[in-house]
Amino acid sequence: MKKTVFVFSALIIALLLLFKLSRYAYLSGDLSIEIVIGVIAIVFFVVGIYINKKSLQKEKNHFIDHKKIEELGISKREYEVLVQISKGFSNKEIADTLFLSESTIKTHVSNLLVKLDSKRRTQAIEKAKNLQILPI
Amino acid sequence: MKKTVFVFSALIIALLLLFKLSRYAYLSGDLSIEIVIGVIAIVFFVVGIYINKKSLQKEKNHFIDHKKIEELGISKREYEVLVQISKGFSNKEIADTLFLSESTIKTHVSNLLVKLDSKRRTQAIEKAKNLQILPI
DNA sequence: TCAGTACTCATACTAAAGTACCAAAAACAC
DNA sequence: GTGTTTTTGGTACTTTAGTATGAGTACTGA
Repeated sequence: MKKTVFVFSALIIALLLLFKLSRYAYLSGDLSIEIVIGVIAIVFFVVGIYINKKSLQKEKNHFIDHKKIEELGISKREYEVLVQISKGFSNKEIADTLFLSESTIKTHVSNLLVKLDSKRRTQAIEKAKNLQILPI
Repeated sequence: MKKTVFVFSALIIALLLLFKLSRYAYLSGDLSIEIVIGVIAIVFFVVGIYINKKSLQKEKNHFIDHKKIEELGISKREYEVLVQISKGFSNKEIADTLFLSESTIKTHVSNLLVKLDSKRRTQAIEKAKNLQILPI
């Protein structure tokens, strides 16, 4: 969050500087009006694309709602299991990668199904993605 | 595709007009350099955001790769079943909504698993989303 | 019309997934 | 340090999921 504020502040300052600079450059007769307008247009065009890309990244994709996870009472281990499930692994495979027994995974999955109000792991995946607690 | 070309052509023409207009407005003394530059900056900023949003929509989201579906030899019915699976329904539930027997669904699912090179339905969902044959 | 493909369904089976209940370490908060 | 939650694991069971095989029907292109 601090980083975002910093980047935006720097951006605004840079744009204001550009603004002033272009005005000076034009008034002092170094540049024609076409070039000044062209440069301004290109710069703001690129800035628009950049800002939009950043905001979309946070909104749509990789943003995970940690509050929601807490609200639902999903523990760390349970969440780890949920992630593995969403990648299409079986209970046995998850047990092996997390160095646990299959029984443990079954317990975690069962708890997850209750907490996500689902009857099947596929349904749990769907719900989790809709609730933005899993990357879409 | 035709629509895209049209929109872009109109956009470019509008921007060129704006460009010329701003130059004329300034030279004729109606507007100050600050206002001209400001308007140009805002317009190009908005255009940048708009174009970026459009391109990202097509790239990342709701675009379904029908070619890929055909390549994999997935039939219409099979694809319908795949969609239902990805929504978290059981074979029985899918059978009921499509007015088929559970046996038929099992056959379709089995074929899907072969065609998507998967061992489980959850894995099939993952692969299908990566291949962009299911909405992400 | 005939071959090929897609679609449907059944049986019989194996393999996962999921439930219910219990219980003991381990981590954590107060 | 005591109570609470988390994590781990087990047994025994039911329910889904998935495989293998066969077979009839419907549609489609040559």
